[in-house]
Amino acid sequence: MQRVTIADVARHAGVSTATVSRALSGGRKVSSDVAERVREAARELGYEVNPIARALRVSRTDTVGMVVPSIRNPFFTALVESVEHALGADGKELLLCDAQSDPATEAKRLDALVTRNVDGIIVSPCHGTDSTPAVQRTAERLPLVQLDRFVGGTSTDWVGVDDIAAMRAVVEHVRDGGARSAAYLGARLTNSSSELRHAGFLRHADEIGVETGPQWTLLGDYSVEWGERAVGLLADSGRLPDALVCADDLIALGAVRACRTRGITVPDRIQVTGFDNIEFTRLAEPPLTTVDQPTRRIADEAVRLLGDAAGGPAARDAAHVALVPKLVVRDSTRTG
Amino acid sequence: MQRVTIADVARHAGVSTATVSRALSGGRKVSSDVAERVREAARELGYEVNPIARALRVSRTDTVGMVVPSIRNPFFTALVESVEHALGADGKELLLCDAQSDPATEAKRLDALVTRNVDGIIVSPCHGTDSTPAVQRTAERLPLVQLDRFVGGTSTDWVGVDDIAAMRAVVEHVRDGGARSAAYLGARLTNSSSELRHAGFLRHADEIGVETGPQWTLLGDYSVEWGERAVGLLADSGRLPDALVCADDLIALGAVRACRTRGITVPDRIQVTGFDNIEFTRLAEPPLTTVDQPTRRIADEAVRLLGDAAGGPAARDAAHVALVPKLVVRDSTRTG
DNA sequence: AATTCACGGGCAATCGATTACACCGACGTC
DNA sequence: GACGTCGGTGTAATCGATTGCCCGTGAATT
Repeated sequence: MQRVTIADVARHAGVSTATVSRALSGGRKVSSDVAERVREAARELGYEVNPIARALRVSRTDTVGMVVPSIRNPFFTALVESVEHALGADGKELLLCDAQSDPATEAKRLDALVTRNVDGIIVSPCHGTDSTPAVQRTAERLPLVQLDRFVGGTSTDWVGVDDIAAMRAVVEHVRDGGARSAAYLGARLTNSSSELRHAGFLRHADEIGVETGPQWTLLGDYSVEWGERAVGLLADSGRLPDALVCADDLIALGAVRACRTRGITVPDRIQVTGFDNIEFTRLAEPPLTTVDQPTRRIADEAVRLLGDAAGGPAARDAAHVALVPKLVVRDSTRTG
Repeated sequence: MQRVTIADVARHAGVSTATVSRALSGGRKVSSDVAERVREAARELGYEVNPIARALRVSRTDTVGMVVPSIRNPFFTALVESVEHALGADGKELLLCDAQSDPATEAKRLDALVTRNVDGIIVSPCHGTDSTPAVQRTAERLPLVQLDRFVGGTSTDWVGVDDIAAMRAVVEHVRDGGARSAAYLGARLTNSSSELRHAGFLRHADEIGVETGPQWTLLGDYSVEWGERAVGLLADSGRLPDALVCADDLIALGAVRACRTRGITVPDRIQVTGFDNIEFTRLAEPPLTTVDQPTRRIADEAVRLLGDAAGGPAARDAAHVALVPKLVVRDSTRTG
């Protein structure tokens, strides 16, 4: 039951612990016969380094912390899965925290991760301004990359998609489908992606002459319920636009559902689009046109950036990597 | 930038490190004025214990490892969220691993967690027999509780729901809705819940006189695609049963979707049930009748068991906690 | 008054690995 | 033949906290 330590291996191989360490972790050269003898001894005894002891000595834990607003949201789930996958390839572990969409909880979790000496932190901050202090002070102590969303007032690495470009693709697509007007169902502008998607929508709709309006801009939160409710508000308020551009898939799923129950046909009477391409968009009635987020690439990029930053803190300028997302056309919009 | 150590605090407060440790962690008594001085010094310097150093000394990490077959599956996502929540209350962190539904990966992750000295492991094994060796040897070294599923040939703590009882409720419910026959759309019997749900279905259908049959028992995997495909097979094979009892919600979602596209009305022509009560069952057309898994309570119970086991390993008999799940009736079945 | 005893506190070992430094023999150079 | 040099190895310090053991003090007990 007692763990095998490096001293046991040393004794068994008839060398010092220093040699064992060097033979196994390869710090400096060791003659090949001794190295072989050590490896042999280690194998026989079933030795494995104790990561705790190593971490204490070298202050590196091979562990990355990740904080997401809510793992319940399938988009973040996909992100977590991708990050876990990317880390696994590097032999690193993932310490996962859920911020419960609350900046205070988020701050606590970030501090806990710093205290735990993780090698780096991947965070999708839940709030654009309230999350700033915690993210800021965390980034001063550790390599940190923000994912998808980012907070104002700091400059750390960031990886996400180009929300503005994505929204242009969406608006042009529904215009091509014949929409002359569009409503925006979004989330309150408390974080960067909410803001950018909203801004991108308005800007491009304006540019290509799709009618919008304040009464057609409804901001709530990222949830199915809000999507349903927003359609209710819209329907009760008089004139209906030709398209509903939603800030994420949950809202869009709610919107589509509300349309069905009210007898508003999708996409014939009204086109609907989502954002994120979560798995269940395929299952909606009708399947949702949406914007695919390349979570795999986002995660890979984030892990790569963390690795780079491991060298020196803030040794280089912050990198902002904006991937270009793809529009996924399904049946909730008209084509041709 | 340098971290504050216990020695700094000791110097600042004019006492020894031993006293600081005792004053803060309260191992032994310290006079109240000294304690106050130490706390004051710690506060001023912004001292926080180094969990790595402590872990090395006391071999306890305040970290729990969790391994799930696939975090992509919303049921496991919910479980992870609940566990994270329950641990947070205890000031413990969660080391999350995804086994990618592969026993070999699962084994690797379990070993990694053991090596990392987590205090305990929560695992939902992906395979009923292939996962046994890894779970077995892990349980010999650490407190371990299995969640939802369990492997054969070991006896560790387990928390889940009573699948058999759940299936009785399901079968009786569709019978009450008028079904005289039912097909079972499940997953290959490679793990305990697959087996138990299948067995429960057959047993109770038989008992209450609902017709079943080998041609109406289709086993694939837990996925939407399989649900769709299975309905295709069923439809092509001649006679359709009055109900489709599915082993999980993903299958049921696929089934409902396939029924729609084939013009088989749900629930009028055929009733459909799911299992797990994942969030998207509400969104299906029609919303799915399913079995609710009390993930919160499952997680709480699991964390509690881990805590108990922390004392001595195998100091007591393995506990098997089977919670009784609730049937959630929606519109994919007939009532009355 | 002598002996215990409880209490509060310090010294130093300890957890298990890494690594700076010292050492030693062999080899090459002048 | 004396003197670097270099590759390989060992010794011991180190990371930061916890804790077994010991000591001195003052109160309680006999």
